[in-house]
Amino acid sequence: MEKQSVTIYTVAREARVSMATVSRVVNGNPNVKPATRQKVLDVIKKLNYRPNAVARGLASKKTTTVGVVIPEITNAYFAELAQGIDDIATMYKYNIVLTNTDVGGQKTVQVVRGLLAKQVDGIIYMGRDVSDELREELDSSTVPVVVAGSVTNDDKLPTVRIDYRNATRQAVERLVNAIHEPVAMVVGAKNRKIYTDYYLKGYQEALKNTGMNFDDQLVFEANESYDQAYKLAPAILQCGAKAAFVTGDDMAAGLLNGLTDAGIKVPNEFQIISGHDTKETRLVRPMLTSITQPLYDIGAVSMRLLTKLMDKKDQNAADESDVLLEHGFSVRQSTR
Amino acid sequence: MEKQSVTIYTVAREARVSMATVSRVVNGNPNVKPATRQKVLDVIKKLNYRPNAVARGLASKKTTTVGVVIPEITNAYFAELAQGIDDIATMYKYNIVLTNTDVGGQKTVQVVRGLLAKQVDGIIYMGRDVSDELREELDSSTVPVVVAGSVTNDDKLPTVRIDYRNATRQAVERLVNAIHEPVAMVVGAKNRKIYTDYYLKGYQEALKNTGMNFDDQLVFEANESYDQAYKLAPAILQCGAKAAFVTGDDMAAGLLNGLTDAGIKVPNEFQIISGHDTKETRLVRPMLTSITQPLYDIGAVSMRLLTKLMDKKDQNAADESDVLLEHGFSVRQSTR
DNA sequence: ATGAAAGCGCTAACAG
DNA sequence: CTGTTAGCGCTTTCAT
Repeated sequence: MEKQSVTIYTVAREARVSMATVSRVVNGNPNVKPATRQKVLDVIKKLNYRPNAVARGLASKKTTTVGVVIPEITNAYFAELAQGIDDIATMYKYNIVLTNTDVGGQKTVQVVRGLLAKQVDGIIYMGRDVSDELREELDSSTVPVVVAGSVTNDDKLPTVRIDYRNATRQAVERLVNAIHEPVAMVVGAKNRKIYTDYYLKGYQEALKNTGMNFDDQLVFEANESYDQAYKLAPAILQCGAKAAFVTGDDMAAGLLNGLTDAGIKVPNEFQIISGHDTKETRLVRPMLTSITQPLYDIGAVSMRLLTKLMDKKDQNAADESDVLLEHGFSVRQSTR
Repeated sequence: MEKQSVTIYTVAREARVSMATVSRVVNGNPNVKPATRQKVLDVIKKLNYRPNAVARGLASKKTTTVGVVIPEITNAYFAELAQGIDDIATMYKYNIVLTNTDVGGQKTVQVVRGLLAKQVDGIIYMGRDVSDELREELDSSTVPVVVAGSVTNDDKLPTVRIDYRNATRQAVERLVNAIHEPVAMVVGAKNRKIYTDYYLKGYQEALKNTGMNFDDQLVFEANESYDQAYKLAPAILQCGAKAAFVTGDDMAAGLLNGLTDAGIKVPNEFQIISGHDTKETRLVRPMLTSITQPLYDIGAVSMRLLTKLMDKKDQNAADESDVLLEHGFSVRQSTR
């Protein structure tokens, strides 16, 4: 009956040593005579002993677990970032628990609260802007947080990303220079910091540099959704734009297909540059020209930064609080 | 300094009650006088007390956490299943921790071991076949496991899925009946139970029913990969097939694009039916005709089943050990 | 190099 | 309705 009831005490008794010694062996503490170590190891194997991570966490106040919060698991962008996070976490012996907050973001506070209750040692946040409630939650804990592949309205949070403003500017400039006609921009939502301080700024700079006028009517919101972007196609056409920079790939694919299905030829009649460089850019036809991002690296660097933050030693690691990775462009078929 | 050092004891003292009472309030135990409850609640708020899930888990031997193991987080199929799992888990107050095993699957044992060490109350497994090592791990624990959206070589594991054999048969029959020419099949790997007992059987049945001959040369492996399927296009053409049933959407998209880029017109010169019905089927052009699966429901039902298994009361819940959900077909543009 | 003992923060009988 | 008392399984000083 009593399955898995073999504890550190069982092992200790069987090996005729103290719990402390077993603990040392399990944790690789060098202060154990080789013979003793071997004896304990044998018993562990024989009894099939598995340390209980919960008990360990309670006693040591460390769980070697980091929480990763993702807004939508079905979005390839986050999935690709998660890959980098995962690898580095494994490398540093951290377990990761991925949690999904769902599009709306109301669940975000709950999710983070849950992570904190579980005593994670750190958090990688890929969510939307930080609500007051969430900030309060974060403030009342000492767990380090790093933002990966985004920026939030919370400047105190260390961040790993590309230079969104610059990338946006370059993308839009390319488009304007290619067609000398109005260029639209499609973003997830306008009420986020990443829009107001990065996408919008970059867009306006590009317009200014190329002698175009800014018109708010040319900026569309599609809630990161394929379907919404798809439906936006007529409106975007209507506004006179002959090209668009789209911040996310789901939306870019939606717009592309919406235009194509409406009989518009991309790139001849309309050009698109996408922003995320996930595999979706290569799935659709014509393939999407895109800003290239080192997605895997962004995840990896975030996690690495987090490990430093968790080893308080590197408290100055917090200085690297806004890491910018290089971006580029991959010209595919949605531009000429 | 001492942030977050407010424990149940702190609250108890401040509220002038015992720890037990605080515990009762926190856990919604009705045996507390309303006045007392309110007093405790006030202190909790004032002190911003957060129960420590680790301590709770140790004391109660339940973590209200279930582990979800995914082979590749970047695969939309799993992401969509995860959504259903997540919702039901939330509904039943379970936390879920998603873990990625990475394509190869060698990490699987590690991942499951980690989950078990964390004392999860249950596991939803979406992985590949169960290795001996993994089975041993599972056997030595009492944690219930349910397989979602797949089948494994472990018959003892309860499973929620569609009828793969039948769906495959129908898909292949459609194809054969439409063209009366050889129909290929593209699968992830041939050495898995889901292939030998389901896809292959269904394929062979369809062939038999339509009077075609089985030829192993017409079955291709693409390791669930877009790129591999893309590269397979010439070989598939070469073997004389004029249509293919592809078990996964990534592969189907790869094949489709591979063919298209090779100048083959889909569906006029070659037809494709895909098997997963993720959003990718609608991303590509022509859109992929596909078996439809209630992805969300598969996830949801799996999780529901797991909750029953975790409440030992429903021990007979294990009887529903192979739940089949209805599938269908969505005819899009890759077939005529 | 090893052991004894005191918790980690909470739940769960058991009393009352 | 409320408090007391044991632990849960492990880590961690502090001795030895």
